[in-house]
Amino acid sequence: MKTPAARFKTAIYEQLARIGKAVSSPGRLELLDLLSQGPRTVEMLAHQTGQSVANTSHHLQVLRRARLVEAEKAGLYVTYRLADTAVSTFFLDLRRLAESRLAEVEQVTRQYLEGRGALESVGSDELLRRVRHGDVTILDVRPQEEYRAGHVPGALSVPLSELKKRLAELPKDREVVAYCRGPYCVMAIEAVELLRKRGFRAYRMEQGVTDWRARGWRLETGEPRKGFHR
Amino acid sequence: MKTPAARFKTAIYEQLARIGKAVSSPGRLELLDLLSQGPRTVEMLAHQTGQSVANTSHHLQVLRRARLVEAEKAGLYVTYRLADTAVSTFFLDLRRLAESRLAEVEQVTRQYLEGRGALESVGSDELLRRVRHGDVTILDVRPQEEYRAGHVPGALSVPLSELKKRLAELPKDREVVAYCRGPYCVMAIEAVELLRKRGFRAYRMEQGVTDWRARGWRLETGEPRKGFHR
DNA sequence: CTAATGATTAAATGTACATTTGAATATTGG
DNA sequence: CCAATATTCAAATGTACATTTAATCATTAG
Repeated sequence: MKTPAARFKTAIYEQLARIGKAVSSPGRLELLDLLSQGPRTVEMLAHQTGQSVANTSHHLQVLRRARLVEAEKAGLYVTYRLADTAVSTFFLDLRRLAESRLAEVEQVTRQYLEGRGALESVGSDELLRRVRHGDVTILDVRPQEEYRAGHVPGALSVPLSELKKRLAELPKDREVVAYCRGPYCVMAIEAVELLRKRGFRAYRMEQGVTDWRARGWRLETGEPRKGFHR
Repeated sequence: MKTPAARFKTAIYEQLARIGKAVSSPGRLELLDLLSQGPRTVEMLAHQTGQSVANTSHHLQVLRRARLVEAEKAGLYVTYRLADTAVSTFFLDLRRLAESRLAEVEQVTRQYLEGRGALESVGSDELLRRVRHGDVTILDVRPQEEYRAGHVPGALSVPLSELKKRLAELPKDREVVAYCRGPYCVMAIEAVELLRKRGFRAYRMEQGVTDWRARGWRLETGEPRKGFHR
């Protein structure tokens, strides 16, 4: 490469590749996915992804160099967050492209669901309609902090770990819809499994709050309410 | 990683990373950008990117394994094309994210433009309005085959290489707007430079046909018209 | 069949990357 | 100041990747 035009061209594609490189590692994509739910410390991210702290820290800095995340130190902890909602949108774009182009995504998902005997049944659009109209009990089974950072309006916060103890809180006569972080988050799957065993008519909503927001729908923030839904 | 849930999780992020890896190399991004303009043979791609044929072929197969492009053999030539318009859209998403997050993109561009004394002047929205209303002479300075595959309605096909010879075809009393493959394609910049030297009131439109299409605007296809614009 | 051409493959090279380990740094509480 | 804790850094490891060269395969024209 010699001419200024050629040098310009390479420089631009190198910049674009910075974004590409940032999302070229499974580990980093998982970090981005988690950070889409809200800010996290290094320790939390390491724990939730099952990676070592050092490795997590390293990946986070790759993401930071690509300006996809930002870090802020408060006391002993460094909290990472997405640099912009555009990053979350881009992650969704990437996920959607993978879903549409790579048959393996659907295949892997189906295999996992079949392995648990928990095949989906209700169509997504109809389910979303009922969730939006409040016709069902909505369960947010993510950790409470994520619920606080943003949840589907009307949803109850019942982290998966507490679900068993708190089954009594749920009305038996209404349908229950559980959701968590998105289509590939297994917490809602496990919740539905448990609920069905206990006789509930339970369904999983694939969409997480980022999908919800991407559709332009309103989210609620703040503390969990006590007691029953509505 | 042990539990089926954990294996599922890794499998999914590995799939997403296939897309990420595909767009993590400057060379491959350039190939995708070119393929957004239309199908190409390996030889053409190698020539236009300045990469060796073997290397180009290799990159194309990486893209093919990620299902972003498809290949078809016709006689001696293998023609590659984007597998889906969603790929082109995703490339634009990536480009936009890089533009919004990486200050270097604007910086590198400004540097290049300043180095040529060809700083932009007209606001993009106003320019687009005039182009859409046909108030100006529109010049598509890409190779003719790309014009044929799709161009801005009303545009004349005047490849950069022929511009000098064909200056006489252009009315001197109208403003001229030149465009090529997108904001980082230098052909329109060079065209405007030449036109201004010859006394034309010439401007560059940053958008290429993919940007145009992404806005939902109509494109024309087919053979170049003879003679003057409208 | 042979020569020519386009594309892919294989082997080889150097570089970049992910990950682990252990040390180093920074902050807070005693 | 010291100890405890969270994070980062540095070094070291193996693996994956980009690129080149040369050989190979496939197709067409003569």
